[in-house]
Amino acid sequence: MKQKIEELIRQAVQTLKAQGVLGPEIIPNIAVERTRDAQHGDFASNLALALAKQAKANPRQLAEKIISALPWHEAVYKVELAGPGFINFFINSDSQHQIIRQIHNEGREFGLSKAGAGQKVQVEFVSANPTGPLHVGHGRGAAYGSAVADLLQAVGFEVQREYYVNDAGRQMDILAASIWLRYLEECREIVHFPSNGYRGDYVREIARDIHKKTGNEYRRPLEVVLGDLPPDEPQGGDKEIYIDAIVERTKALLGPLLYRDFFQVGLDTILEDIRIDLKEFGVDYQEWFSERRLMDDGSVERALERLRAGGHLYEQDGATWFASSRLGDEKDRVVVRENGQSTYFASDIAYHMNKLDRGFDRIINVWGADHHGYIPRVRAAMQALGAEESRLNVLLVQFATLYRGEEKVQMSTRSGEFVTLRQLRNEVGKDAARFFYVLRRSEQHMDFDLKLATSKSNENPVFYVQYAYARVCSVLRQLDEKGWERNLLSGMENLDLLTEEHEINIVGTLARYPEILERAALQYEPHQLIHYLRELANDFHTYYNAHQFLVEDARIRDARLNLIGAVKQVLSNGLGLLNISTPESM
RNA sequence: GCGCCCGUAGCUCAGCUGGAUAGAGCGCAGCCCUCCGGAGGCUGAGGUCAGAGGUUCGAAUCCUCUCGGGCGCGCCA
Repeated sequence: MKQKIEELIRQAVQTLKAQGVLGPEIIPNIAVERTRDAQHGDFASNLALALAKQAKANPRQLAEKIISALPWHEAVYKVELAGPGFINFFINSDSQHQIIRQIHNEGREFGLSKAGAGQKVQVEFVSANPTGPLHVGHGRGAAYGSAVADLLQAVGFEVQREYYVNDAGRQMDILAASIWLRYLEECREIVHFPSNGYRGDYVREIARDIHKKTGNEYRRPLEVVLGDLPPDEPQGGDKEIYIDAIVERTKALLGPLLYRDFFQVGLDTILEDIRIDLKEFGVDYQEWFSERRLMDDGSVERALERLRAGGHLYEQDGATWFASSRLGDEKDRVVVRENGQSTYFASDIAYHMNKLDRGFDRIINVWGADHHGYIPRVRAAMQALGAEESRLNVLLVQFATLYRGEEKVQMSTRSGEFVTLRQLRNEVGKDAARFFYVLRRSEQHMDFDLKLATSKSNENPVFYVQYAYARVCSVLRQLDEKGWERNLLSGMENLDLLTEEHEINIVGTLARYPEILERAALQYEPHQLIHYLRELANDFHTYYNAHQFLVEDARIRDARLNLIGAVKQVLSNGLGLLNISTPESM
């Protein structure tokens, strides 16, 4: 409908140009919007206001001319000039009602579009270090990232969801060492646990499992383990130096092969846990991409070679630097350290080169807000690799500050003090958790009150929408109990009996769904869909309270049932897209 | 100090990329069918859109500055 009106206006502009009222140089930006107020009709255009200056004309007079040049269309029964120069369009109810037929015919397909057809897009999200279970802080990225991916798919993109596994590097070594020390405790050794080690209970559990399976195979004499080490922080030393020494000691005493085993068990256990967690949260990845693989198969070297060939690398102070400041970064970055090891950033350059090689038209990275400083250097790398910068989209998700009632909850993976995503899901369920996370704009800082989220009550907005769905189902059940049969065809033929204000309102809301979906997808803003679903639910609840659907008059009854059937379909489509269930009774 | 995000009702947040009288939920004060599910609906109170300038027919929205909050500025990942 919107497109039709835009087309009408375009024709009017052509006519005016032909008549010389508008100069040929004028390029109109035709914007048609749905009105907020029914008094302003169904659609409105501000074209006259926007063109007034260019055309050097009074906006109201210009609007007048546009209106008179508009071709006739059967769906439009009235066009009005209003306010400072708005052109308001009134659509006849017959055309409006078409949407109910369309929803019924298209069913689950209703709202899907082909806006992104033929384009491959990759969405990388969560990608938390596998050094511990996912906590509620990761939940927002998981819910947001998967919603963005699902929306893009709904509007026709070919979508690949990916998790980048940081299975190399210092943090993983610290984890392995932490597990080993806990393992020694299982062997009844009294170990001084490093202040900077991973203290969570899950570390102990992994150690216990290893000990159960292998006995004392990895045990080493305690004097050798802890002898001759620099002091830890509580003893007046530096915790970073101490933990590095512990890692070195672990590697030395276990030897490369056993260390590798040990490391691998820790990684596999935690990664498996993350996989299950995300799966149960309704997140389905097509690819788990290993950082270590990039290092092992020479991708990192190849990436650096490519940068070197382009003249982007130089040596200084024994290290190799990427001249990113020439490409918009605030300073140059080290890619190979003085000790010969490549940095995390070097892996990331290789990773992005790999993404480019895989041929994605769009690369979307969903990152936590604390990574924003990292964006310019990745963009620089993309440029240096010869890629168009616009292919990369970094979506930052702001942190959720956790509260338990009034009290702020502190979280840290290292100290083991955190609320896991699993705990949250167990307490509120997947539906409420996902809904809650996606309710807000991703750039918006969010206060996440665990007490409120875990209160399984009417304060939880997801129930409101699900309840609307359940109510429709309930009405349809009641129909049987009253011994009536639904006549779909008759309902469609009698849609013109839907003349109540509430009914007209719902029809208008239903018609907006495809537009909302497309906008939410293209702008990466799933919260728009959530807000729409709440609005639709609200329209329905209001209608429900104001009118009886199961009335004696079969024609009205069938028409109303078709209307609420359409509501049911759209609620189901929208919630389904967000991976939120639609219970038929609650 | 520099950079990114944010500031809208008592609280948590929308506001369709510059449109017409700034909206929801929670909380508060009332009210609603012996009738399809009251996890619902309706009415009301509550706002200097942080503040000050600017851009224009028109600003919560764009620009500048100030104030306030969050985050980031490693040869960590």
